[in-house]
This record gives sequence, structure tokens and C-alpha cells, in this order.
Amino acid sequence: MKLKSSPWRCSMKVVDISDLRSHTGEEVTVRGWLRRKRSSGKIQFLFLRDGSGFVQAIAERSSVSDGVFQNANNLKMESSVVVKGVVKAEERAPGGVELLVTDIEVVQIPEKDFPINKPDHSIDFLMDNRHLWLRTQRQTHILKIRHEIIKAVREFYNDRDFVLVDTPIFTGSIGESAGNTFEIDYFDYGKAYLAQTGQLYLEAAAMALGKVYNLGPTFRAEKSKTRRHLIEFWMNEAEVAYYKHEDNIKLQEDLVSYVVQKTLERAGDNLLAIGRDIGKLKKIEAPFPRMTYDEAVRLLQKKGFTIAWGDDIGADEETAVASEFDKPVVVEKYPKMMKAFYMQPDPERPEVVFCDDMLAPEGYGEIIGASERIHERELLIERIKEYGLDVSSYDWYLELRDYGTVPHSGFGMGIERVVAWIAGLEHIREAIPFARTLYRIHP
RNA sequence: UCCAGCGUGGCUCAAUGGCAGAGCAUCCGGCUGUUAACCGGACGGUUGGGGGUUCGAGUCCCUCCGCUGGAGCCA
Repeated sequence: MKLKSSPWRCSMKVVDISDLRSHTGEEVTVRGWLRRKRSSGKIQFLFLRDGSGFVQAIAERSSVSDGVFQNANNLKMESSVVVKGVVKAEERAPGGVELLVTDIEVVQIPEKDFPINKPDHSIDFLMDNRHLWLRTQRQTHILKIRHEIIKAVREFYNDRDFVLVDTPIFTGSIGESAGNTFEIDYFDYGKAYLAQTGQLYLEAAAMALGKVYNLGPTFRAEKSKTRRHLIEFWMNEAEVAYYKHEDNIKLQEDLVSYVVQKTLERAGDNLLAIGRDIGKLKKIEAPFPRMTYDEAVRLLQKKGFTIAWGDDIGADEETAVASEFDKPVVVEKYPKMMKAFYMQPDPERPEVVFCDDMLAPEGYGEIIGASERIHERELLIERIKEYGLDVSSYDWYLELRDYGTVPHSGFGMGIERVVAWIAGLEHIREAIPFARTLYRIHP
């Protein structure tokens, strides 16, 4: 359908719906879409959205022209409209403010019915229609919460003089372990891989700039089908030269506290609108409770789990540990054979490494994985061999240890897991605009 | 990959092996304060595909496809 050209483009006082309250009594123009319409014959209720918010507009038979009333009557769900009206404080209206219509310009009336029109669609249908599902109130609230979370993450680092270092998405060497990487053809070079982590590159950058961070997409070809997994997810990683295990944990606690409190401050209304219990979030202030892997195993044994030292802490066990606390809990010093090759062993207990996982409360699981990195070349080579990895593919990574090597530490935080936790989502797929899950890449 | 579940109008779901139905959406009519509006009427079906058992299959069996949840692994 052809768009109409209209005089409203330059001659009207256009106001965001979120800002209507400050224009009470004035005649203004709102540009947006019709979310829903209700009619009582001689009065029509138009529920409008414009991206900034939602407002109810009223068209009364007795106070508008025939043409305007007919325009209102013709509108269907998700019609695009430019509505002129007088802002009025009104107790009966949702939001406390409504728009008394004086004119309606129709931009487009859809020929087809909007597919998402009731509250009980199946998740399969909603995911197939994700491009349209995004227009619903709940999804716009979640996207705004995600926006504030990412903004707070960037601020946290920028305020502390970290340097943003964007790490590559195409990588030639293998990051942590083969087997769950996406492989692609890279011209005559042969195979390249989609990044699972930017850590190795951040370690290089930390030796140049001291304190660095990244924020970008990562890819894991894991055939996971749980509410905590995405194939493509956004990760924030930080790496700091001269930071030891303790400094690293402190940084993580400060980051998570900051992000939660800033999100509460700036997206509190969005959180409330989707039913989040924000009382639980207000408690999220550093320091966080801590326990060693040893203590976690003893706790789980006391709770009746059959787990021995050296066993992995599985999903159920993780939830059991985290449910002991109403803040995130830091579990540190895991057995070295359970963790990645590059983690620094504890000199006092060489069987454990200086690492930590941060587990979010309320069953949301691991949001951060962290460690102090091995900074001695010989030890690193020894560990690469122990893991059966090819030393030659880590050539440049090893070379970082040849020129002024120093202790350093860092971590990775899963953005969508943090969004899911803060927003109180049941499934991580709502925490990202277009989720890539196992067997779903469209739209 | 493994385990479990689901697949019926556009959508969400019913239907002891025996006439395929309801609500919502859509369309028509009514209603000046609706909040998932309401009231009356109409339209709407190759029950995911294929095969089998049976007088008879949406229902039971086999197989394939799709989706969902969980496990392992991870952030």
C-alpha cells in the first residue's frame, strides 16, 4: 500500500507518549501505531503506542467530525496513525493520561490481521513471529531493561578508566576447546572459527593498556536446549594486568552491584511493569557471599546430593548452592582438572586453581566465569600438553609470556543471563532481540 | 547426542476406537468509559506427512518431520 503524504510531517507539535503528562491541556500530535481498539458504538478507545510508551486515545461521536470518527472506526490492529488530540488527566484511563482525539491521519491500515492478538499464544508461534512479537508491551519493557543493563556495563568500565578493546569474531586459533566451535571457510587460508571468547586477545591487550574490556557476540556450537542457553550470546569480558585472584573477585562484585542498582534506578518502571519483585534486586550490593569448591561439595553432601570432591557441580547442584543466599554467590578454587588449561594453580594447593564462578540467586545459575591466568611460559606449555592440545596453535598466546609477563586476571559475564536474572525471565530467549537457539535461526 | 512431552479452523485448546466442537481473532448488527470490553449472528477443518491394525482411527501401532522441556557442557 502506498504511503500518503501529509502536512503533519512538519506543522504539528509532535510529542513522545512518555512525555505526554508534561503537556496536559495542550493539543499535541502522537505518531505511532494502534495496538488495540475497543468501541462502544458512539465512543472509541484507541490504545496507541509509539515506542516510548502506550496511551489511550478517545474518539467521541459527539465531539469529532464524521470523517475523523470514520477513520477511527476503520483502524485495525497495528495500523500506523498520526493522531492529534488534547492531553487530559483522566483517572479512568490506564496511565492516568489520555488523548482526546481531534484529528486522525491514517498512514497505513494493514490488509492482513495482526497475528499476535491475545495473551495465550504458544512459544513456538511467538518465536516464529518474533519480528512482530517485539511490538508487545512486555517485550518492549524487556528490551529497554537490556539496554539499561548494557549501558551500565559500559559505564562501569569507562568510569574506571578501562579501555574498550573489540576482539575479533573470526579467529584462526581455537579458543578454549575444539568441538563446540562454528567452523567456516576463510578464502585460501582454510578454516576459521567464530569466537567463543575474546579472552586470549584481551590478555594481549591488557599487556598493552593495563585495564581492558570487551562487549560483543560469541558463538558456541553446543547442542544445548535449556532455558539458560543461546547459540549466539553477548558476553562482556574484562582483563587486568597485575590483578590477582582477589582483585578479580572484587571487580566482579562491584560490576554486578553497579549494574543491578543502575538498572533499578533507570528501568525500575519497566521491571515493575513486567512483574519483577524489585525488593530482591535492592539487596544486591557488594560484597557477595563466598565459598570454596571444597565447601560447596560439603554443603551439597549435607543436603543429600551424591557428590565427591572432583565431581562437576551440575545444574541441580548449582541451584541448591545458590538458593542458600539472596545475593549472587562466588564459588572459588575448583579442582584444576575441571577447568581450562590457562588457569593459575594455587601455589599452596596445586590441585586447585585461582578461579571463580558467580551464581545468580533465584535459580538463574552461572553469570560469570573467571580466573587468574598462568603467566609463566613453561607452566602454560606444560598445561597445554596435559590437556592434549597442540602447543603450536598457541604460538602468539605463549609469546605474550616472553616479553615482560605479569600476573593478570579476568572474567566473562553472559549478558543475556544477567538480563534474564534482573528482569526475572523464565527463559533466556526473551533476553535478546532475536535469539539463536538450537534449530531456530528464523526470523 | 540422549531422555520425556506435544502436533486438531488464523490463534489457544476440547473430543471412552463411533456425527470433529468451544473460546479468541475476522466479518455483520447493538452499545458514550472500555481495560484480554460485553451482547447477538455469520464465516472458518485433507486432525503435521507416509504406512499399518480395525466394520470404523483425531484417538491404537510403526516411521519420518517440526516444536517444547530437561540432561551433559557452558556464560
